[in-house]
Amino acid sequence: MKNLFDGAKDYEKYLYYKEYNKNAFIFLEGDACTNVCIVKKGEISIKTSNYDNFVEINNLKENEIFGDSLVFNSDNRYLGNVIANTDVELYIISKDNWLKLLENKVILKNYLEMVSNKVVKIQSKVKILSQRSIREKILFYLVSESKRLNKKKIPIKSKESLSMLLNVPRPSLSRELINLKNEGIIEFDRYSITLK
Amino acid sequence: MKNLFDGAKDYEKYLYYKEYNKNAFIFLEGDACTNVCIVKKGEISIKTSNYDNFVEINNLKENEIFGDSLVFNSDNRYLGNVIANTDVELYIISKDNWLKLLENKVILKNYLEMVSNKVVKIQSKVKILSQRSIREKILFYLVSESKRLNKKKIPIKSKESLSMLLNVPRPSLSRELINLKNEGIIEFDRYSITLK
DNA sequence: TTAATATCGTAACATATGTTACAAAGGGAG
DNA sequence: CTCCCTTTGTAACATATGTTACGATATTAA
Repeated sequence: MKNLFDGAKDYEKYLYYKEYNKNAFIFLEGDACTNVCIVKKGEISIKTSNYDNFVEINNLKENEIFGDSLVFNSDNRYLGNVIANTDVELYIISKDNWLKLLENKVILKNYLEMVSNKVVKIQSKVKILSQRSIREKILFYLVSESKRLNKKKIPIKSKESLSMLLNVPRPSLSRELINLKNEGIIEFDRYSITLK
Repeated sequence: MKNLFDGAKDYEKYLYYKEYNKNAFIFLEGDACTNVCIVKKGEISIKTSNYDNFVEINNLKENEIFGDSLVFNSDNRYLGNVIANTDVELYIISKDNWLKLLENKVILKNYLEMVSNKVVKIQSKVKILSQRSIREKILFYLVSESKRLNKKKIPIKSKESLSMLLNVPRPSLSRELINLKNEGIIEFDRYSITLK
């Protein structure tokens, strides 16, 4: 993953450093966003709550940025809870410092590339969610990942995490995976699904 | 809607102008994106096709930009067909010219604001699509629009267009709207839905 | 005005999906 | 190895949603 500061120097003075424990709520849905953050270590999710269940809007790994698309928005409230999936280290950058950083040509170029990737990533998510049936969601995800990774065997963290990603109940996912296996379209085990 | 060129000058030489008729396919899903485009007049949709039906990934009105998040991506293929909803006029900007334009501080600032809005818009779409039931999708949409427009009466182009936006079949939407009306939660007519 | 077209409401029916609960299996810690 | 906890498979059942088709109503063009 691209790093905002690749090839840049003298940027440390603009960064404030902060740590969070696993499962911590870093920001709450509706909070005003006044800083840009970079995930230095660990992984976070942005999840919105519908009454009882949680839906993952986005998932950020090391070097990824969040808050950048809220901080200058007229409505700058977080669309979901920002939650630490692991122990997390963040760089926090104030609005003013963010503007100063972007005056640096190298950083700006890196940022434009990163924000492009972010948009494509979210739009891919829209495409997954737009698939009508569970079967289509699964197959769409598998084919996309297969293209991206350039192999037939797609690793998964767990069935549970996949069901969250596809936004379907786990037993429903399980049922459909078994149907697909019975029809000879896929193979799967605990840690991977293979397209045939 | 913000215009990329607000407050800027001497930018015309970087623009190439092109027209399309209503219903024209401007770009096809899978096409390599090599230019950045701005909708000068009219409205376009980006729709992906699942076998038989079409799903709208994004919808762009005057002054909105597309292609900007693909043009520098390693995978620069369009995620859907770019279709003219009306007669459309586009500004087309080559990769090189796009970089030159962004060297202009005013344009850069405008662009950062626009791309922020775009990300928030797509993320809101993710939120809508993540709603589990049709009822939740409808209510989520209405409440969001109500907040955004700051009124209870939300205009709609048609039931058909709303059903596409929420990604549900029109008759299913119709049925649920009537349920909500019978329960006294909403009122609606051909051109608007009112939250009560 | 009338005819043609698009939009919408409605109903009957089939089915995919959600829900819940429990047992089986796997993995890690001691 | 054994125990504990997490993940997964499985089944039965309820129900929300998709599908199709048709008539009613509104809109537009002639």
